[in-house]
Parts: sequence; structure tokens; C-alpha cells
Amino acid sequence: MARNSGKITIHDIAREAKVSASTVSRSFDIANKHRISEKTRKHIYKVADKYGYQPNKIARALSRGGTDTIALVLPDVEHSSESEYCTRVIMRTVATLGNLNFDLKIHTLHNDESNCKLSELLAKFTVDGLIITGFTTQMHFKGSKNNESLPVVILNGYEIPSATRIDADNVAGGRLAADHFINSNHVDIGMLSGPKYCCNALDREAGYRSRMREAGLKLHEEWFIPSDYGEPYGYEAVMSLLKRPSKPTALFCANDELALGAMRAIRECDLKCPDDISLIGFDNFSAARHTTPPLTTIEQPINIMVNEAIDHLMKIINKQATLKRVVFPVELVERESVLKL
Amino acid sequence: MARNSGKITIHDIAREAKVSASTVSRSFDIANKHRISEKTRKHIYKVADKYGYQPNKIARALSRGGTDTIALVLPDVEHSSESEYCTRVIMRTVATLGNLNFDLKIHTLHNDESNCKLSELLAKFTVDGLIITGFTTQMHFKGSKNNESLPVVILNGYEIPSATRIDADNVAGGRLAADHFINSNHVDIGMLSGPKYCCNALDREAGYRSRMREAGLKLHEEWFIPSDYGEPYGYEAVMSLLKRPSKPTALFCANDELALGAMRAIRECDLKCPDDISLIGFDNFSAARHTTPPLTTIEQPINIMVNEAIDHLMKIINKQATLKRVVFPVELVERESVLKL
DNA sequence: GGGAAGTATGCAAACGGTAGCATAAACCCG
DNA sequence: CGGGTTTATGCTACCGTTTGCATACTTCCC
Repeated sequence: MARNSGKITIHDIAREAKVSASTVSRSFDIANKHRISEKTRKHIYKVADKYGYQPNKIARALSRGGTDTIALVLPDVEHSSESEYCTRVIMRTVATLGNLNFDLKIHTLHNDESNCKLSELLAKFTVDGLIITGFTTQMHFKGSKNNESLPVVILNGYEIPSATRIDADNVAGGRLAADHFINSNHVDIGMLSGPKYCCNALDREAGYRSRMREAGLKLHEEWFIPSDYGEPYGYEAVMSLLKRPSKPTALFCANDELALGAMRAIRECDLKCPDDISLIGFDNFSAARHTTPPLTTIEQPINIMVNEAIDHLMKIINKQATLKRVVFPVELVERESVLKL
Repeated sequence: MARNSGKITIHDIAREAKVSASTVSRSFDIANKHRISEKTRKHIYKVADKYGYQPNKIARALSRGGTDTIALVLPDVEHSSESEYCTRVIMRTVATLGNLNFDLKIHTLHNDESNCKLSELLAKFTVDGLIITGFTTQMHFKGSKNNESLPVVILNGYEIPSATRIDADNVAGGRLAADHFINSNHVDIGMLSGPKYCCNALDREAGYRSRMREAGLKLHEEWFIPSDYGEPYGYEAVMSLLKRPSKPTALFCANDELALGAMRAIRECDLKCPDDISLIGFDNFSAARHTTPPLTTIEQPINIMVNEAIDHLMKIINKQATLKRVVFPVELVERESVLKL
């Protein structure tokens, strides 16, 4: 039995308005392709309003063959350090989709889905397209064999064959950080380099190192400390670092949370940031402006990136575009956590 | 033209397996109501697997009259202080729904939707139910006239007629905070009382005041400072407070972000928390354990509340339950931001 | 061994729209 | 004014499932 039985349908309106169902259908076709006289449209709208009629989207989807819904696929992490990132992406996505009259579904990925075919995911989620974001480690999806481009875009994540990939220029971000330290005359610099398995952390480190090399700076390997993302890890890393005889004067942190932990460690060792140790973070998450001192950090243009992701996804859905790779520039937002020597 | 043309359908499988479409359909009916011989089921599964067939959920939805998806409705705030809350609720919701084979949609509310009928929202979003969360100010939805209970639950938000409401016991939370200060022998206590229009802040304040009154404490109205939620507001409030001749020895903050701002202000005035001013927050968001000092705060059982919301929503959808009002107990998690006098 | 009871399957009518084709009406213009 | 073009609408066959009812086939038991 239909759960929504009792609902009024296009036929009720047609009967009441003394027109055919097609006419009613056409009068609700937003893209006014099928023309209809303004008079009947008005008339139909009046009847529809009177009965509170709304076209049934499911029937429409079945008939048209598109759900006007896309899914945002996120890592399945309840205690995610990424909560701010997730929320920003979600909020921006619903806002942008809203203008396009698209809906948004949220899915997380379970292990048994991590190596199925992307096209199966689309069917399973009942959506027209996918934005997969935040998966920084390798994924094992199978693309389409015939190399047609699927309506899938990877946002800030590990590459998937036959899907468009959009992310921030993490390498450039690393270079920017190194640059800023170098311009402030720091020489003994290190890095909380983040997770070894995480592509964005790796890129940030690569950029940082390459700029250091260019400047002829010595790379002290013992000052490159990998760890998971998360405040406590930054804290621990810096705590252990500060016990050593020789310390860097500046530390680039692969994300802001690590920097937060670093700050706490510095404070607890009765040192001061930036006087004793300068810090640069990455992400410019909201807390960064309220730390003591406010954190200098690297920002990626998340909103723009999300918009681009959606824009391109729509083009693929409408068969107006295919594969693409976009990298967005990042920028350094300078606050007070770096000391000029 | 159907966008997903070329997909293989139940009829393809039927033809290939030399059975009727109904038989294929029945073999995919999880709730094995329509019995089918194990032999043919196996056979059909084999064929289906071979062709990678998945039943089309849209057609199923149309036929059955239910989408097996619900929508989570959130406030439309990109720079939300609530990002951690949102993410936690979203993550918990997808996880729980996943077990029920339900999908999750995310929607925000625009002004033009703020006073339509709930049943229209359900149709517009194409979902079987709604969880509306985080709207702490009054909403103007119209319920159902015939007083049947709609599949809508309000989680942590302002009441809506004819919808189930679930939230934390904010009043008790306020009492708990006052209690803790009182047990630590504080007498001159105040509150960053949060937004005046926000029902949970109001409840927290009411509980706090009532416990103070019971204990015979003097209510210094000038130490009750309302403001929006957000770190900067806490900072400003305490900054202005600290300029006054007489100050409280303890402050209850309507949420953790306010407490964070308060801590910063205290630090910048060269005072110390808790030595000079004790602080209690509300929410126990993740940063609370990493502040200096770690923040004593009140925690609401979000995961349990979300589960209850979904559980009850499912019951309404299946017509097994109606209206309900649930309040969940909160608890104080003690850390180091309160000084024992 | 023949009817009752149970089981496995097929048929066809929904579910609520959309859209191609056909038709009718209106308009245009030499 | 009559044929050509445009515009507005109706008819009907889908879209891919589910499901009530009918049917055919088994079992079973007296």
C-alpha cells in the first residue's frame, strides 16, 4: 500500500481545471520548453494552489530519468577532526545546489563499498552525481571501462581514475609557509608533517622541503615529525621536540589542529609563541583567529572549490564536460604567530 | 529522454532468467513476505549478479510510496558556531540510518519556507520524515489540521505543534552548573547567558538562577551578560566585566565557545583561570579538553538523542507511534577550570 | 484418488508523472 | 481566402517497480 496515499495528483488537478494531465504537467515545467498559454497556466496554478498540489518528484524522476539529487560522500569518522571542514563543505553544497534546484544526500563509505564500481554507487545512492571529499588515502573504486566520464568529482582527496579531481595546491601551500619563514630570516625550521598516508599532508611537506632546498637551508630530518592529525598529536610532538638539546625556531604544521597542540605544548613548557618558536598552520579554521597569539596559517578557498566541484559535476551530468583536474591556489593569512628575526 | 537509459532493468533479468518480472521483484524483496522457491531465487541472483543488476530505487519508491530517506533540516549558517554539533548529528544520523537501509538528505531552511506546512516540506524534500535540529528560535510551521502526527521530530530546538520534540535538559544543566559552583563554595557568581532569543540558552539560565535562588545566593543582575553565541562575544563580555570594580569569582557560560572567549579575555588581562575566575561551559565540544586549563563543562548525550530521534521517527513513519516529548539528562564533566574555594 | 490446503509463479493494473506525435485552432500574408 | 506556419492542447505509451488476484502445480490425507 502506498504510504502517501490520499495525496492529490496531477490528474485531480487536470480534472478540476478541465484540461489534460499533460497540460498540467507542462504548466509546471520550469524550463518553459513546452510552451503553454499564459492564460491556462495561470488557471492551472490557481487550481493547484487551491488544492496544495505539488508535482510528485519521484514520479517525475522515474519518468525523466534523473533525480536532481547528488550525494556528498564523506569519510565515516564520528570524532572527526574534520568537522569544521565537513560542515563548511556541506553548507556550501546545499546552498549552491539550492539555486540549481538540486537536493543533497549525505553518505559515508563503509569498507564493503570501498572497491565497488562507481556506477553502482550512483545507483545505490539514487543520485545523479557524486562529490567525494576528504578521502586522503588511496581509494579503490573502479571507474567506467569505456572511459566515459562518470558524474563524479573528487574534492580534496586521493585520485580516482575516470573522475574529475579538484583540490587545493597543497604543494604551493608548503612552499608559501617555507617562504614566509625564510623571509622572516628563520633558518632552523621544521615541520609537524601530519600523517604519512595522507596525500595532502605529503604534498604540503613536499612543497615545504622543496622551497627549503631552493633557499639552501639545511633539512634537519629530526625536526620533521609525522603524526596523525589532531590537537593531541601536535601537543605530543612538540613536547618531545622541546626536550631535545637543539630546537628549531619555527615550525610549519600540516594543519591548524596540530598547530593548536603545538601552541599548548609551548605554553606549558613556559615558552612563548612566537618569541621562542614561530608557527604556521594550514586550513585557517575558525579557531585560528582566536588563539594566543592568533595563528598565521594557509587558507584554501573552500567555497570556491565547492562551487567549482558542483559546477563541473552539473556539466558532466548534462554531458557538457568530461574529465578535468583543477588545482586552486592557496594563500597565507598572516597573523601573529611568526616572529621576524 | 531518460538520463539513465541503457541501464538494465528487471525485465532484462526476467527474460534472461526465463521467469516473470514479478518473480524477479519478489526475489529481491528483503522482507521475505512473498515467498519464492529458494531454487529460483538463487538462479535469479546469479543472473542479476552477472549483469550487475540493482533494483531501481526510484521506481520502487513510486510503486511502494516511500523513499526510504529522511531529511535532516539545519539552520542556514555557513559560518556556524555549530559546526561541530552539525557534523556530529549528521554523522550519527547517517550511521544509524545506514543500519535501517535509509538514506539521508540535508536541507537548510530559507525564509520563504519558514511558515509553510510541514507536509509540504515533506513532499518538497521527497522524504518520508524530517528531523529538524538546531533551530532555537521560534518557528512558524503549520502542523496537520487533523492532528495526526506527522513524521517530524524536533531535535534540540523550539517546539513545533504536532511534532515530536527531543532535547537535552537544559534547565537541569543550568542547575548542575550552579550546583558545582556552590559546592566549590563560590558565592559571587554570574553567567554569560547567551542569546536572549535562544530557547536553550534561556533554559540554561533559568536552571542556573533557580538553583542560585534555592541556595540563597544573591543574583547580581550586572553579572548576567547576554550575547550571541561565539568566541568573540565571550571575549568581549568578559573584557568589559573585568573592567568593573566588583567581579564574580565564577562564570557559567551558556556554551563552550563563550567559555573559550572568556578564557582568552582572562588571560589577556593577566588573570588566571581558575585562580581568579572559575568557568563552566556547556556542550563539551572537542576543544574543551585542550584548553588551558581544560574546561569543566556540561555534556548532552547527542548520540543517544539522535538515535532516539531516528527511532521515534521510524515509528511514526510506520504508524506505530505518535507525538512524544523527551528530555535527556545532561551531565557535568569535571576538568580544571573551577577552583575549590 | 479426489478435493482441500498450500506453494510457486504469471498477468496486468497500478504508482504519478513526462513527452512524442497528432490534431485542432489561430494567425499570417500575398 | 486558402495554404503554410505557429501555437496550444490532448492522447497514449512509456519510466521500472510492486502487488492483488488468478492459475497451475504439489502435497497430503482420509
